[in-house]
Amino acid sequence: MEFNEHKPIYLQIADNLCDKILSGEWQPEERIPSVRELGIVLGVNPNTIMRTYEHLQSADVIFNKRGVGYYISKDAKETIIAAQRNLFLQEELPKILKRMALLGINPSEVLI
Amino acid sequence: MEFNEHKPIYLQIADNLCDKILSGEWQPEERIPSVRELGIVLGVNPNTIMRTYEHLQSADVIFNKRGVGYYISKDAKETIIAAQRNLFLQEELPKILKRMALLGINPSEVLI
Amino acid sequence: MEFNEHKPIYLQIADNLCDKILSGEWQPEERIPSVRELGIVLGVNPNTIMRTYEHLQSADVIFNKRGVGYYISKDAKETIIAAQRNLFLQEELPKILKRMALLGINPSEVLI
Amino acid sequence: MEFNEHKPIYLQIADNLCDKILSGEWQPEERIPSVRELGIVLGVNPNTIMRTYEHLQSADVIFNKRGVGYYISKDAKETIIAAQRNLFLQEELPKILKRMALLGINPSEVLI
DNA sequence: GTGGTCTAGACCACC
DNA sequence: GTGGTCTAGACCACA
Repeated sequence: MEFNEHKPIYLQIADNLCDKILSGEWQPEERIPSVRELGIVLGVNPNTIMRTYEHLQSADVIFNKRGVGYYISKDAKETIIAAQRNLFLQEELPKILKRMALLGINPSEVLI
Repeated sequence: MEFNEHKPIYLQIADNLCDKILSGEWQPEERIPSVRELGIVLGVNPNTIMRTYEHLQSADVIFNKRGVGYYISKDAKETIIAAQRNLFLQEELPKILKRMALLGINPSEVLI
Repeated sequence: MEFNEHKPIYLQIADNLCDKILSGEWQPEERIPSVRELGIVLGVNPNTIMRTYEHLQSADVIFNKRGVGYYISKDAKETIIAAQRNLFLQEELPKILKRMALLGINPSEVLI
Repeated sequence: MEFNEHKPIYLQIADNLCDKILSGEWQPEERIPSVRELGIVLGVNPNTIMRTYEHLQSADVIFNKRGVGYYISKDAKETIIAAQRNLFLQEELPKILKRMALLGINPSEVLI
């Protein structure tokens, strides 16, 4: 996995895991990889994965069974969508449309 | 000038100057304030302005007359717009579209 | 390390590091010293090293793993040589030849 | 005239004037332009030309008639060539050849 | 006056 | 620990 952007790696990973959940690749109640495992897979320090998991846990997307591992919450999909949909429609979309106007990009020809 | 938290000041200033150029407040071939002047105006260290100017120079938005000062490039506007368009179309738009798909937002319902 | 007077220290250091890479003392994919380490070794401020590293990174000679350090690019050697060859053939050689002509020095008498 | 390089402008101008002398465009004993004139022609501050003239005068390439202007010395050509020829052959050429070797450039195929 | 380089020291987010 | 940003203040060559 490549981490080029300015966004913190642990948040980029969080986004990535949310995508996996939304797309159905990872199912609710399913166990997710341990911090060590995922760290190796992504070529990243386990501490970084730990931060990702803490972040997702505090957002109720995953939960922890002590001594066992992390699991995807039953309502993970709904939680993620609810949180992001409003944020996107109300906060980000207006900025995006305004920006496209400034750059002379026609939304209809680009939103296929 | 007020500065957002998570973006470097010197880049925020660069964006600001680009806006001045795009809006026509600053014209091509025109001299821009010295690093010291602008530093005082914005309440910022001259070194920080220097970084802004280096950044804009390497992007061909401004150029330097030695011992005299910095000037706005003849094609500054075009350069800025081209750079921003590319950034948007190639980097940001794909992510936006992917995200909308995951959130179940139909592009057509977003067009005003 | 001793520094020549009229060339910026951060560029002299960059040249020096390139030499280390070309000579094989430093290998591709290898981690290079942190800005603080190298600063101490060379008796130079870490900020100055930082400038060197920024310069080399923008030339694709080194790259950064966030929070970890700087590494030598896989193709660093080729990149360095290509850059220097271009610089020499396009910038310096014409001037040299012109100067020899003016000084009445015959190219053939210079070949050993 | 363009002044892109790192070399001080006043020295670049000096080189340029020496070239004019060596090529015969400017003849010994001839009067050269006033600092104001040449400054305008080159788009440069008269102070900068003044530095050039002082530099050339201290090298005996030009001399000053007070209240009249600057003139090219009778032996200007010889002076320039003597100074530069040795400098070039003994100081610079060895470095150049060494550098070409490092870059894998064959002198004979390039010194036409 | 201008930019450019450098130092010393601070604070921050991230790994 | 790492890089990255920022400040304050200095010195320099150049115009």
